[in-house]
Amino acid sequence: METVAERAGVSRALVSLVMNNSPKVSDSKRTAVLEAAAALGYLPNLHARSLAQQRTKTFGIIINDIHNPFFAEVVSGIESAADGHGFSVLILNGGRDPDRERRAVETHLQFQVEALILVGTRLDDGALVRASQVTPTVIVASGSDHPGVDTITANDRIGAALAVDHLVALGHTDIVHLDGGDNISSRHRAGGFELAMRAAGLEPRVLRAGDGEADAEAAMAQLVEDETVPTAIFAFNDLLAAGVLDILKSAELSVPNDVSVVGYDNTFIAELNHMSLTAVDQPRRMMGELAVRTVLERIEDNRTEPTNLDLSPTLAVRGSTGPPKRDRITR
Amino acid sequence: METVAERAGVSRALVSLVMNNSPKVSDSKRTAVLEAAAALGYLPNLHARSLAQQRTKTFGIIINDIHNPFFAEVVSGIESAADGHGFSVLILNGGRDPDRERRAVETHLQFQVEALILVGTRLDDGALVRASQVTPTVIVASGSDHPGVDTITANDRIGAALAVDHLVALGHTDIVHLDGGDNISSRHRAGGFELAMRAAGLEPRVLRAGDGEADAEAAMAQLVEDETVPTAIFAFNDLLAAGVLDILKSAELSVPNDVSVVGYDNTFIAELNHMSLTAVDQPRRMMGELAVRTVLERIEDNRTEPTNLDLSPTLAVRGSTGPPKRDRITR
DNA sequence: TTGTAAGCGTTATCAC
DNA sequence: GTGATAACGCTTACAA
Repeated sequence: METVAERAGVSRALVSLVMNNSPKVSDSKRTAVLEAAAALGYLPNLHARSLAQQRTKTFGIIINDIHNPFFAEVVSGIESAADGHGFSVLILNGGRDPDRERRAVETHLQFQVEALILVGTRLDDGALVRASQVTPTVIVASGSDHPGVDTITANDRIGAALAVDHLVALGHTDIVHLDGGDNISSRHRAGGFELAMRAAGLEPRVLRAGDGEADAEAAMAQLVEDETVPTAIFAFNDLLAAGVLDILKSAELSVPNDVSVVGYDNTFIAELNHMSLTAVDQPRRMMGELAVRTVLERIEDNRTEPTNLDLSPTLAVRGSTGPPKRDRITR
Repeated sequence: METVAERAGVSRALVSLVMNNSPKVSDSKRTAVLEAAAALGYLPNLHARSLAQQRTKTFGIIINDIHNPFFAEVVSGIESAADGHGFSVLILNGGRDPDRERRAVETHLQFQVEALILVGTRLDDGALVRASQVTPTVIVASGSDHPGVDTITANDRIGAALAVDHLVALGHTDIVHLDGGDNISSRHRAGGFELAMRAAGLEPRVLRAGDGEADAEAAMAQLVEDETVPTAIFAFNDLLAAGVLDILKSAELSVPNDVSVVGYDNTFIAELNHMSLTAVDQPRRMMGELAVRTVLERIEDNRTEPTNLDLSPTLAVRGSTGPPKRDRITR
């Protein structure tokens, strides 16, 4: 900075004013400084700036699993919204490990981020509440509801109902739900499934599965063996649905004629023509954008009461669902 | 810090020594400070530390596209290696946009990162060379070779040869390559394909495609219509291969009996049972780890000559390839 | 419109 | 082992 000032024939303070494009600098000096800076390849030191300014204009985001494309899209939403408000975004990967996430929170706080955005966090309530007391914190797309902490979610119960209603409208009466094992989203989706089924006057069948392709296959194999394959299957997520499709194929059951299949998340997998999976879709980008808005309200409008936004998912209808063309398979 | 010092009954300097766990602090004072810090929820300000210490112990990584699972795995490798050496990792998303990447480089430099790791960068040579003059810079998994800049790649030509050799060993003689359009990786893979084919005494057929599923489908539709479907297809990437599988299915050609299919990248898609795609695999994690080692050599052992590591891919054999069971389809 | 000087939260040097 | 004190690179009243 010193060097730039000398080269431009001004004081260090003036350089600072120019770098923060203050209006009270004469055009001539401004260009002189800018030229000198460019010539010297000068870049302001953000640490020094943060220290002096006592703010960072930065959000810290922690993404539960960088491998999960679902989260990636939420991040895109966050980035574009943050950008629009002049905030930068620092991403730390939680690696699906609560401990690593805890360290990531600490790192972010040490970086003096102005808010924490936790995408699909696995942190326990205690850690969450603690974080939210230190800095504005919002949880996006994590299944759990935390009392005093801001959250942005898409309603799993509504999502499940969308799937059921779609299948019922097509004429299905025998529908099985493959659940996602032991997590909050799974419980919500299974609960929504049961509710929607009963509301339609139908008996819900829920099968324990898990969150991987293999889990679906085990559950499905059982159905096939018992000859209790329903006319429609609603899976906890797209990956499970992929496993279902696979087993149906080996069992020589056609989709959607013999069995209709609905997934959840509407990921990339669902879109593959090979799959053409009807799936529940969560407004991922929007969720990211709302997360930014939520923390911004705390930072700039100093809101203090917690916000809990619960969006509605939608249904992306594709080739894996259709009217039932056969009776239920039973012994 | 002041407050912590008071509470522990010591000077500020002592607190600093404890926070950096210096050996020359008495155990009693150390625990006193630690307790005070915990009680007050004190976290050191990284900006102040960086400023005083004149180093950040941080790598800046720019990921070309956060949605691409291929890159995510490289990042995992980087993270674990960096962790092992006491470095933190800051991730910025390039968003497949050279301009955004350029800004990301600037942001990282302003953060005084000690090295830049560019994963699958789209930056032009000029920008790369400039960056590498300011700070140690390494490019991972980008197709291009940049003279003076450190690179970690997996050899596309060898990958293509692996695919060809596998198919030839199975008995295929009529093999078509669907290329990835206009990018360096694509050119290398196509070149490697042609070389390997000629080495096997076979005539290479290369079809222009692109990098999306739809591109594969257009190219394949043509083959089907002309009745010039080969006994094996080697696609530029897994996504193209997925498109190929799809078209083959509609054309009622069985895989691998009528046609064998090989993909590239060995992503998640290839692993789906529904796909069971034989695919060329790049050592993604390893590439990330080597990237860290490469910059570390510059930082700590002040290496100055450029490094260009070119790893060998491997082949993951799955159900989509087998011996040809029919003759070539021709008019 | 420009320059001076104090201060941001740490670390590091150097006496004690 | 411990405690002053001067950096680190920048911003920002305030004065000129």
